[in-house]
Amino acid sequence: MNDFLLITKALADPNRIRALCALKDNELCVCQITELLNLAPSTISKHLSVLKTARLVRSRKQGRWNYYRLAGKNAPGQTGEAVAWVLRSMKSDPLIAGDRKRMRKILKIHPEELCHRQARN
Amino acid sequence: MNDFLLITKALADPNRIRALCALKDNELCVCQITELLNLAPSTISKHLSVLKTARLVRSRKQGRWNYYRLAGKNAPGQTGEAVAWVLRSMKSDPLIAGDRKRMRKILKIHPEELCHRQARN
DNA sequence: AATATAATTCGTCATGTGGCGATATATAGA
DNA sequence: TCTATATATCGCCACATGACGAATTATATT
Repeated sequence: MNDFLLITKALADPNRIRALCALKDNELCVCQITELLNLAPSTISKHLSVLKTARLVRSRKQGRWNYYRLAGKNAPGQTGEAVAWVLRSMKSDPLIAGDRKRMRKILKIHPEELCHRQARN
Repeated sequence: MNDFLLITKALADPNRIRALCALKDNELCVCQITELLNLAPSTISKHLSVLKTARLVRSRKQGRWNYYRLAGKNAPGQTGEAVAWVLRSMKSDPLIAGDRKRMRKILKIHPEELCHRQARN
C-alpha cells in the first residue's frame, strides 16, 4: 500500500506527469526539463526526486549532469505498469503534444549551452 | 490531462483506496464504508464524492440510502483501467486483506441496524 | 403535517504540498 | 588548489487537502 501510494501521489501533479511524458523518448538532464516546464531548477529537482522515490524514474550521473530516464517495463512492483498507463493515457493530450514539440527544439541545444542560458537569467 | 489528474489525485489517499477495494465485491452504502474505515460519515461522504467526480465509482439512491459501486470496465476514459490497476495492485495487501475480513462481518449486519448503532455514538 | 434519519454540504482547523530563492554539495576545468 | 557550475537540499510562504462537528437536505414513517 505504501509503495503504491508513493506512485499515485507522484502521479497526482501535472508537472510531474509532463516530466514523465517528456522522458518517454529521451533521457534528459535537469536543465532540459527545467527549460521545458519553465520552473525553478530546485522545483524540478524536487519533482524528479519524488518520481525517483516512487521508482518511476532512474537517474545516472555523468560529470556535473544528472540524467533521468523512465523506469523500464521490467521495473519492480507496479512501477512499469504505472508508467505505461500514464503514457497511454496522455497519448493524445494537447498539452503533452505541445511539450513534445517544444522538446524537439530544446534537444537541438546542447545541455551545456542550455545551462549557460539559464544561469544568465 | 484534467480528467487524468482527477483520477490520480483520487487514488492518492489510503482511505479512498481502501474504499475502492471494499467496493470490489459489493455495492455498499455510506454507513457500511463508515463502519469499515472508522471515520466520520461526513469524511466518508467527501471521499466518495472525490471518487465519483473522478468517475471511479457510481452511486444509486434507494430511499434514504445511497449505494456506491465501482465503475464498470466499460466506463468511459481511463477509469475502468484505473480501477482494475488499483485492484490488481492491492491484491495481496495486508491492510486490504484485513478490511475484506472485517467487511464480511459488517455485511452480516443489516444497513439499517448499522446506522442505528452509529447514531448512538 | 410533523418527525426521524441517511447522507451531504459547510465552516474550521491542522497538516501536506508546490513553488521559490538561498545555501550546500559535487565535479570539471583552470 | 581554486573557481565555476549543475543539482540537490533547506527554509519559507501560499494554497490544497483531510478530518471533524454543525447545519442542511431529502426521504420514509408516524
